[in-house]
Amino acid sequence: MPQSRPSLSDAIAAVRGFNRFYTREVGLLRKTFLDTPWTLGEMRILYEIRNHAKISASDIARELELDAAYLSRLLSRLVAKGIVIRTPSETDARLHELSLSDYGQTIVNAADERQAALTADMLAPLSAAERRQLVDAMTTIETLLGKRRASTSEAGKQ
Amino acid sequence: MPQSRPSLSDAIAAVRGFNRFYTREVGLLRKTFLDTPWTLGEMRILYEIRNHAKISASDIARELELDAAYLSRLLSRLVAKGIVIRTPSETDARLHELSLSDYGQTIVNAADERQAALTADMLAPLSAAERRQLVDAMTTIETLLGKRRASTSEAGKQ
DNA sequence: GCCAGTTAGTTGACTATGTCAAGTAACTGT
DNA sequence: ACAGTTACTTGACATAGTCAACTAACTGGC
Repeated sequence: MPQSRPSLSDAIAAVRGFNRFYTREVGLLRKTFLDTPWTLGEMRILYEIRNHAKISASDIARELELDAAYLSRLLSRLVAKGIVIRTPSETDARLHELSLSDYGQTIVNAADERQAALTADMLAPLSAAERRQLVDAMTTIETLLGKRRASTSEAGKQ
Repeated sequence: MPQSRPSLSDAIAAVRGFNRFYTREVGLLRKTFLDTPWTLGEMRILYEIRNHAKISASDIARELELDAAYLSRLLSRLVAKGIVIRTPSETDARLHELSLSDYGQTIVNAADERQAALTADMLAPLSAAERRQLVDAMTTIETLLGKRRASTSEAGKQ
């Protein structure tokens, strides 16, 4: 039996267990999130456009690590549906500046509220003390794993 | 600075932030995990077969929430590649009992080791105390969110 | 100004993932 | 025995994602 100090392999097993657990949790969120008529891919792009005014397709491709070809088609679809507006850049004729139409903003806002509501449901059975515990635990994980990230490459970013 | 008691909306924001963070983390793991020649879908099925002797396709479909049609094709592919063995059940002619070939077991074991190695890399920059903190935080989250699951309908599944 | 190299985006072709509906064969309860 | 269910397969389709080839436009060096 393991004593008081967890070994590295215990830690590995625990992390992998958590990965499985949380992947399933997020998967559930994702599924329910998708009882909007919009796909995850579309929403990610829409968020990106909302959060960065006048962003270009290549910016999005870099940011979300999407293939340019795939993104090009996704954007065409979003433009065709009247969700995204594509305006030629005045300073560089190769680029298009992307923005959300009013309709697009409505969609993103609704998705936002929906996601917040689902998260609220998830927190509902917890007491205030438990909620605080949960948030603390999440912060701890982000800090510890973020440390790894900082210590390798990737410091700058946004 | 935030006061002593986090509000519900603070908690919601924190959870959503963590979801984004962890989705990205898992995404990275997933990508690197995939520099094996096997897809995530294939591996999930292979793990399921390894962990449950004589499992049937419909068991897997239930467990992984996969569409029966999709699963049927995935399994055919795995059988064609000599990874999975499909033997007719002796007690029910509709079922096939699934198992891993030697080759299949080799693949799963290799993937296992690869995943453990990646997790070890992720833990490497942490001290023993930090590792313990991390594991505690993960346990806390699983417990608190698992509680939600138990308290809602979901006990008997469907 | 010219041209080589790069960047932004598009298009075609293809594979993988996933869903739905319809069908066949085999089992189960009454 | 037979209606209903279960296990699985097949066809048709939509979405997701990758790769290679291409056009148009910009950039730096000369």
